[in-house]
Amino acid sequence: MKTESRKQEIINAASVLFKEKGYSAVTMRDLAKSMGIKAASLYNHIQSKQEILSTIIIDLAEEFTSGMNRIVNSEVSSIQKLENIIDLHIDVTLRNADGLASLNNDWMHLEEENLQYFEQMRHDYEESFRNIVKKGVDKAEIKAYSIEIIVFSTLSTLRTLYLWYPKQNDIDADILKHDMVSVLLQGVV
Amino acid sequence: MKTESRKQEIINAASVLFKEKGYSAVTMRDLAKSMGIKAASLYNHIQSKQEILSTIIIDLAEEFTSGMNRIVNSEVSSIQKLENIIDLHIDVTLRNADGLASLNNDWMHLEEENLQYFEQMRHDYEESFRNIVKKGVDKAEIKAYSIEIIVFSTLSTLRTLYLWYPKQNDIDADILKHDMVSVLLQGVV
DNA sequence: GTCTATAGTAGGATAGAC
DNA sequence: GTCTATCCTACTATAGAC
Repeated sequence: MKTESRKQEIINAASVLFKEKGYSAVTMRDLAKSMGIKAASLYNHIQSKQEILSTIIIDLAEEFTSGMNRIVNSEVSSIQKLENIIDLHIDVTLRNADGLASLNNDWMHLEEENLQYFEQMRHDYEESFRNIVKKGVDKAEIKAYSIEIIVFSTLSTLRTLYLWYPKQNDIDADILKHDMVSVLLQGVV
Repeated sequence: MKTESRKQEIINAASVLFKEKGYSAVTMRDLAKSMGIKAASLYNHIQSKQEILSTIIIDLAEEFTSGMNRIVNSEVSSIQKLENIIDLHIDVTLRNADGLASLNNDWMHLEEENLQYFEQMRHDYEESFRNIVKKGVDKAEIKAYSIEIIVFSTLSTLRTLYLWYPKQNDIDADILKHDMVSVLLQGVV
C-alpha cells in the first residue's frame, strides 16, 4: 500500500467522523484526537475545516459528473445506461463510502463558490438521469409510470448505498450490481 | 406550564431549521430569530435544545412503531402489508416532512436514554419489515431476490420521501401512493 | 412571555518554541 | 511536523427586571 500524504490522511479521518456525527458536530480537536495529534498540528497540512469538507464533497461530485457524462455520451440503450449508472454508484461507494456521507448530508455547509458549483453539478446530474429515463419511456424500453417517481426512487436507493453496503459483510460487488439492477429496473421495464 | 401551544410552535420552527442545516448547525439564536423573539425567551417554554430534538424524533419514531405494529398484526397478504407500509410513510411525510429530516439525519445527537430507545425502535421496525418480506418470499408472493436488497431499496426510498414530496407541486397523495406501490413492488412481485 | 445582561464553556484558528 | 499557549468569537443556558 502506498503511503498517502498527511493531508489525505486527515481527509480520510475527517470523512469517518463526518459520517458519524456530521460536519458541524465534529470539532478540529475531535479530528486531531482521532489521529493522535493536537488540533493546532492539523493546520500545518490544511488551511481550514471548510477546506476539508469541500475537498471531500467536490472531488466526489466531480467523479459522479464525469461518470455521468461518459454514460450520457455512450451509444447504448436507455436500460444499459441505467445499469451503468447503478455500476457507477456502486463503484464510488466501494471506494469512498465515508465521503459519500458528507456529499449527501453536509453539502449545505459548503461556502458560497463551492456551494454553487456543487448545486450546479447535482442539478445537471439529476437532469441527465431524468433525460435517460424519459428517452427510455419514449422508446418504450421503460414503462410509463411517473418519470419523477422512477428517478426519485432509484436515486434515493443509490444515494443511500453508502449506509448499507458496509454493513453487508458477505455480498460480492458483482452480485450486488446484478441484484440491484434486478430490483431497481425489473419494476420499471 | 400551560404554554403547550407556544412550545409546539417552537418545535415546528426548529423542525424547519433542522431540516435546512441540521441540529448541530442551528443555534438557539437562529431559532429565536425565526420566531421574532430573543433566545432567552425560548427557555420559558422548553428546557433545552436537546429537548426539542428528542421531542421531534421520538414522537415520529413512536408513530412509525405503532403504525408498523398495526400492520404486522393485521390479517392480510404480505403484499398488502407492504402497501400499507408505503401508505404509512406517505401519510407521516405529508403530516410532518420537516420533522422527518431530524429523524433521518440527527438521531445520533440524541442523548443516552432517548438514543437507546430510538435505536431499539428503529431496529424493531426494520426487523418487522424484513420479516414481512421473508414471509412473502416463503409464500411465493414475492420474488426471491436478496431479501436484504429489497428491504434496503424500499426503505431508502420511503425514508427519503420527505426531501422529494414537498418539491412536487401537483401530485395527489392517492396517485402518489398508487405509483409508489407500482414502482417499488412491481419489480419484486 | 419577553427582555437585557451575563456566566461559563467550547469552538476555529494563529504564533512561536522545539 | 507537532507541541503549548492563547486569541477571539459564538454557543447554551440562567437570573432577574418589566
